[in-house]
Amino acid sequence: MNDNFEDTDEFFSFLTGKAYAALGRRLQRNLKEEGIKITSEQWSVLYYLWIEEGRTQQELACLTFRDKPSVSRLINNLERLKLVIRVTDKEDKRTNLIFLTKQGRQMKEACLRQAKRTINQALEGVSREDMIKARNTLDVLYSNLS
Amino acid sequence: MNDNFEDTDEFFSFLTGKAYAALGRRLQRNLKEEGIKITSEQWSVLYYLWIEEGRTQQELACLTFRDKPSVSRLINNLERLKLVIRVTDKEDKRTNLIFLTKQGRQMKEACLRQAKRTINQALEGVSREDMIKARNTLDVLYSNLS
DNA sequence: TTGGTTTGTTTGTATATACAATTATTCTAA
DNA sequence: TTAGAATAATTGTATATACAAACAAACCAA
Repeated sequence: MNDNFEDTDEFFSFLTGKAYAALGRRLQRNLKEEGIKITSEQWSVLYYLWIEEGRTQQELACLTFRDKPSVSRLINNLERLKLVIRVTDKEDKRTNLIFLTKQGRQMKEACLRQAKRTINQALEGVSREDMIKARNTLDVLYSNLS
Repeated sequence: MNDNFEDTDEFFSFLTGKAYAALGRRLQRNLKEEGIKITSEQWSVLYYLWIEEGRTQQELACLTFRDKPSVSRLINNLERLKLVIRVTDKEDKRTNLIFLTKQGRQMKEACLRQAKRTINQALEGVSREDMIKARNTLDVLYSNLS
């Protein structure tokens, strides 16, 4: 059992999610410096809307690896912040299409600039190769568990 | 800006925390199969208590990379589940020492067995070398942001 | 000794998340 | 055409988290 215990330790200290959490906090802090007060989770939803608007909540759930209730509530908050709006799809009334408001669109440049900055801060001393390798390892892990 | 956009994409899809989240969910599910109903977060606190009891909440916060309020509330929940108890330190009345209950101690073997199983499921097809490499990359990231 | 600072914990408030159950709409097959 | 299955979203409930502020005990320096 002792051996397993060591393995467990090794493994969990690697995958505590602390890097991810720290990154989210830093992004939020960097955005705040520009006067933009959104969470890193809200950022991730907006990110996919900046690439393309009019997505369904389902799509956003897939893209951001959240379940549907989580996205539903994220959209509630983004709507309250007047950054997005829900538009019922005329073809299928079950579906909401999510669009950016003018204000949501205007944030794009500043938000991406701060994301870039956050990434640069995070990756100091990490080679692109190492980053991609780590990414691939985590992807294998994820697909093993899905 | 387009270049940055691509980098952002590359980076965030790597660090969405999805692997971490999936691992937590799987651990919780595996524990449930043994009739143990605790969250993966509660697991992580118990884990350090199985190694050594009588830690302060501060210590537990450090070890599990949470802030103090988070640990305070985790301990509330673990106490409600009758898995741990707070004991005021006689030397320093500000400090709580956290001990396992009999029930909390008894869970150890089953919990570690399920953790091991979860790890094996997660790491299928990942070499030890790759895992350690990814771990190191994430550690650099974390220390860059702390 | 006392007043200010530090330290360990808790409380307030807001957000995010999972899982289960529900609602509303659409699809489909008899 | 219609009943049942499938699909998109929401609601209920519980947990976890961050950040800020509060509180109490301990420490420390004048």
